[in-house]
Amino acid sequence: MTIQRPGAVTLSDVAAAAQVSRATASRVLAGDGRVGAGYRSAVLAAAQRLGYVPNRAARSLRTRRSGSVGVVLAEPSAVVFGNPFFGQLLAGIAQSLNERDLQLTLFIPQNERDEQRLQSYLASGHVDGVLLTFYQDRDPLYEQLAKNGIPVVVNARPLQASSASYVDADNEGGAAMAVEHLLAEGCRTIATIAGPLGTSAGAERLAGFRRALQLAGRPAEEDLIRVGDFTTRSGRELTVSLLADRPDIDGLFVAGELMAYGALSALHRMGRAVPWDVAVVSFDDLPEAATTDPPLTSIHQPVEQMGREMTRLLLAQLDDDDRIPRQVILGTHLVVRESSHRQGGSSA
Amino acid sequence: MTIQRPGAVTLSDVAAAAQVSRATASRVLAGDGRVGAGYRSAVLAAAQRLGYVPNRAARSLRTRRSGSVGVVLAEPSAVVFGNPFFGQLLAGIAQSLNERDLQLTLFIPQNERDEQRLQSYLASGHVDGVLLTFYQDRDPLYEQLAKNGIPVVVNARPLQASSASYVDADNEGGAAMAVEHLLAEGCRTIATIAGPLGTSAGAERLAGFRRALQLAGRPAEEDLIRVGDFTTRSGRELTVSLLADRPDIDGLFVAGELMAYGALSALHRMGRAVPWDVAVVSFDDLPEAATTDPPLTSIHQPVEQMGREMTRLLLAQLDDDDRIPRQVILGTHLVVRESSHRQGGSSA
DNA sequence: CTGAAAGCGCTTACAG
DNA sequence: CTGAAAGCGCTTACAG
Repeated sequence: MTIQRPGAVTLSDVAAAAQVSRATASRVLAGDGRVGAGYRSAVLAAAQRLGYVPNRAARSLRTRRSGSVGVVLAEPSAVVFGNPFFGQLLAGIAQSLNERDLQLTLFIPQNERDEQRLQSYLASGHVDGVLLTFYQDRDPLYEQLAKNGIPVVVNARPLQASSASYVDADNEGGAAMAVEHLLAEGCRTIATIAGPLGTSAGAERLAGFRRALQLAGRPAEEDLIRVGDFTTRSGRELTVSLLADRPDIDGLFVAGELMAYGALSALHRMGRAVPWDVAVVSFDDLPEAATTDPPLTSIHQPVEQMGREMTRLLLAQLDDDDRIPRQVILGTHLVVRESSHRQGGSSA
Repeated sequence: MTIQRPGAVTLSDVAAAAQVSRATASRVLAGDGRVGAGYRSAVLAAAQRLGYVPNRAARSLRTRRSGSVGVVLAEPSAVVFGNPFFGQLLAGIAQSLNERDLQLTLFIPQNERDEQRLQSYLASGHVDGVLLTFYQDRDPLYEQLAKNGIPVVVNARPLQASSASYVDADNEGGAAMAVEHLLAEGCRTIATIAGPLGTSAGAERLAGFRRALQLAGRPAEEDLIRVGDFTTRSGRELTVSLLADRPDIDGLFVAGELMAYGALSALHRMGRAVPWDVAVVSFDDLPEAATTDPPLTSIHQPVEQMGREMTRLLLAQLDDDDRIPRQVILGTHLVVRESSHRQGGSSA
């Protein structure tokens, strides 16, 4: 909300300068078409000249809209901030909100109590809508918001709440692409380290892995599948256990990039040359992917775009008062780097 | 700002229910002492029972305070979000703002134009104060805010703007501790990978490195110093170049944890056993430090606490209208793990 | 197309 | 200690 600093310019000042009523000035500034062209330009000029900035609090009080959107990071902070995903998403959201002159009000509930308070805070109309962000499913939060009639858009397919509006990447298709690529590179025994199956990213990327192998006529063997938790550590540990059980593995699809860093480190330690002994494909395509050793082949998902899309969906709901849930799935693509590309090289 | 949803409870409702005037109800709710005890409890009970939530927009319009604090992430998003530091800081800020019932309005300017717009936005009083967050020095942003009389607190010592209020970790002391520890472990040739010297963290940690060696009577040799950029990649590359020039290095202080990950990976690749051939101490002590291979000895800085402290400083300025700049330096401490501790083990 | 007027919900001098 | 009243800056029926 705007607080006028000493000597701030108000709508009345603009109206006076343009020699019109406040009503007319307001209409011009709101983009209302029904205003004479002469008045229009006079108001615009005056506003410009005086450096007029509307007072959000006053507008808000009158319109009963807050002009701000709540963004909730509903994930333990260690998870959120170890992973650049959330930051990129935030950046996309911030940019698109900004363009529409909406404020981004951030919430990072750290425990049950925080979530309770947040719940009632949001329910009492301090924000016009909510962008809900998480990995692990957070049904209670979503359900309560929805129950209170607050427009909400979620950053991933909720595993249970079926009627939510959400934006997600094509996890399944991306994973399938990763596997097809490994097959094309000649891999015969392809394993995967999946993400937690309680997340859409975890479940769907594993589904894509299975589907691609199925399609190739070689259904996945269960002992080639491990489930991690998206941390570097789990990537490292599961790679070790995977290779211990199945030394014949020559292709590895890791469903998250932090886990892939762990996998690379484990493979080095075990003396397996990447990509010659084991070809590796990751998911996320973070900026770091190009700088690992060797650089990681990865499935790119347009994270900033996902943030922008979430905003777009929410605003559509607000503007049109249209509560039909929408799901938007954004495409992914394969970025080939050295970790999977056996360009005629040989084992070390 | 609060927008009352249909049927929302207003102060008038509370006053009516408690059979007092709106003025009295307002005083009770604001914690104003000069109200009769009977009225007080009646108002409190009524507010509770009706589920009263104050309308922030109305309050704002009247008090000329926005009730929100702007948090600016003034760092290219790749940098911000590759590093958990900013996330933890945000979490600390969010929590303490929340306790004071202040809204956190987030800004992530992505280019010069964004910064310009942000500048005038903040200057027109949409927030009561600003928490400015960066690594690389951002004087222009700070200076302009300060010039406009907006209370600002910065998350690191600005290298040039001398009059800023800021919170920082004891970078120099922490770095010195790291070096003392390496000396105590018997290292004879200690090198460092510093952060960018245009950041307080970079410059001060290097100063601490020099100071500790000086104090031990063995001033730093210049070819044992490299300057990185806080990325994993630079850590890896500089470790390689360092060891190539000076194969006798047996102790390494890496001034940022992402760089330390790169250093570990490079040392593995070069066949140097950590800690026996080269002992490594890092800075930051992120949650990941305990899970690297081997686990990293690191200087812990209380990041969430820093966020809370920034908020505290800003609020003090707002409440007391006291513009005396304050600097708060929070202590760091050494967390010893295997990367530096030669517990009678031997080289692989 | 334009303006006079009401009113959003709150806080705070002011008077008693 | 308490209340009646004014007013923060804006938008929007309403009347013309």
